[in-house]
Amino acid sequence: MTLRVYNTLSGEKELFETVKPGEVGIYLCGPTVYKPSHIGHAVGPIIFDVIKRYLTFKNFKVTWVLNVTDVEDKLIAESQAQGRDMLELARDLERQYVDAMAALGVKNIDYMPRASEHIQEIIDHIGQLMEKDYAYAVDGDVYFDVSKDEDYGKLTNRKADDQESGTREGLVKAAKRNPGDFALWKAAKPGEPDSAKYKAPWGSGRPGWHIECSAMAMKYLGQTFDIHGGGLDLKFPHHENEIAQAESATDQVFAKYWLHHGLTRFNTKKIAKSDPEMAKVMESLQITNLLKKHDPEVLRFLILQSHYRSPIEFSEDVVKAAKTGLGTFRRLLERIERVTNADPYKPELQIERMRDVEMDPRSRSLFDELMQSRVRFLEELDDDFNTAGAIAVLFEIASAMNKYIDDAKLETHSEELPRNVLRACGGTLVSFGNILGLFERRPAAVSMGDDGKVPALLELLVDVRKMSREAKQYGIGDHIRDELTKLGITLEDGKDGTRWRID
RNA sequence: GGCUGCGUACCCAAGUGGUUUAAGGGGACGGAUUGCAAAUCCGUUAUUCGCCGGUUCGAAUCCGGCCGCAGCCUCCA
Repeated sequence: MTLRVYNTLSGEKELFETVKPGEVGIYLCGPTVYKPSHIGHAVGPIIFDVIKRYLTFKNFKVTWVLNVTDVEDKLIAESQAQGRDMLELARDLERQYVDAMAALGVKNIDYMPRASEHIQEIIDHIGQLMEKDYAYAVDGDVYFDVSKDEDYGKLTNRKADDQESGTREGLVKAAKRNPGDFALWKAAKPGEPDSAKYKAPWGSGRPGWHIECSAMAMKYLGQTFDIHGGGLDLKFPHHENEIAQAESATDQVFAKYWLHHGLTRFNTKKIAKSDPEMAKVMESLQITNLLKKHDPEVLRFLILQSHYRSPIEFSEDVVKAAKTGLGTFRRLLERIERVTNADPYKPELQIERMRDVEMDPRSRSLFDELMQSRVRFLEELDDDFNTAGAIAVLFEIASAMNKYIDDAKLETHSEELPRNVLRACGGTLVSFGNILGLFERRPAAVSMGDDGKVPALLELLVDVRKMSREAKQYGIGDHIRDELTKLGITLEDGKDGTRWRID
């Protein structure tokens, strides 16, 4: 099985071949920490987290870098508006971001370099470009000369001359040699905080955004590495400029594969802070607020249910549908636990290992189906990380297992063999989910602000219901159940007693 | 104006030349099960992939035109 990835550079799916055998270097553009992150900021980290998990599963040694931009014009403006120290504000927002990502199951980032801590590397990088005459300084600013870079624009297929002149004209500084030249270094201006001023050979100031990324990417991953990712709104100018800087400085290929993920939308529009309409709903789209309302695994599941290159239309309805869908797996895992008496979240048995075990026809047929699903699941991920297709396979697996439990009547009487088959199937389901960062742990019980009394009270109600039902007093039992449903508590009468579920 | 994409059922969403006379999820409806529910299982819900034309033995998938939507060209995941 071979992995193919869509490379923005070629516009095609390409066979994935690493720069160094067995190793993969990944750089993903992270946040500029000047405002709280919104749900759209989670898409990149989640899909790249899956990419890393999958490549690791395929036995690659993966190094994943995600940067934090903490020296930037907007951050300066925001800190001044709030009257807070710039770096203090940046650290605060960074912590929120990291916590939110951790909650969403993004835990495999190897390096999170901050721009503010890589000024020397950035200055060296600019120095190289000046030495090779790709860059020039004017009044303390340093610009990259796009006319010197012959293949400038190769990522997004554009020529600086063809771009709309109207929007740009007002911003063009007379000092620039070409309108498309971009800043590598910005001279400090009066009134800017000291924490945004760094000494450089061409004067005090701060780095441009683009150079931060190429400098840090090369520091941690080398001059040439495998995958560079980001939102597709970063293709131009950010990634185009990164390529120009890095390849002009080193004469080597910068990143081999460029992966761009789709943007999250709300009401068909990209979620962006600068959009005035969006600003009104921004608070509800902030990750920290969404995490207060929704299970993080549901949000992750929702994001992975579409292909990473597609846009995601975010709404409460979509979250609800994702929650219901994920619930299917959670109930199945609970069911497996009841039948097998083993913790399904710690899978130690896999279906492949049951190959030579003698089985009844029903078990054999489930085994066969799962072995086929296994192949399809991996094929989906090999096809440009098609997580949506992979999840579809998981649903089919879940359905087959539920049917098996039903048909073999495992809940009322179960023998050793079917229990082991089920345990192995559950193990496979969970380990596949784990590749997507799902089913990693038992869903947290919904907190009702109690001190353990709610479960006890529910047990009491269940008990009362049981007594009334045994006396054929169904009205009482139904009343209890109906009223609990209104509170978001579901009662299920099974053969082995009544179970309750909150929310 | 230049450059990218996208348009698949009631909703979300895979699939980009034959293995698909279109996965999967949500919803709705019918059946099994249940005292009734819930959960689970079975079935139904696109002869059709924005529209029109072309290429091909064969197209949702390729080409052209049109319509609609989004992204970039200024900071943005």
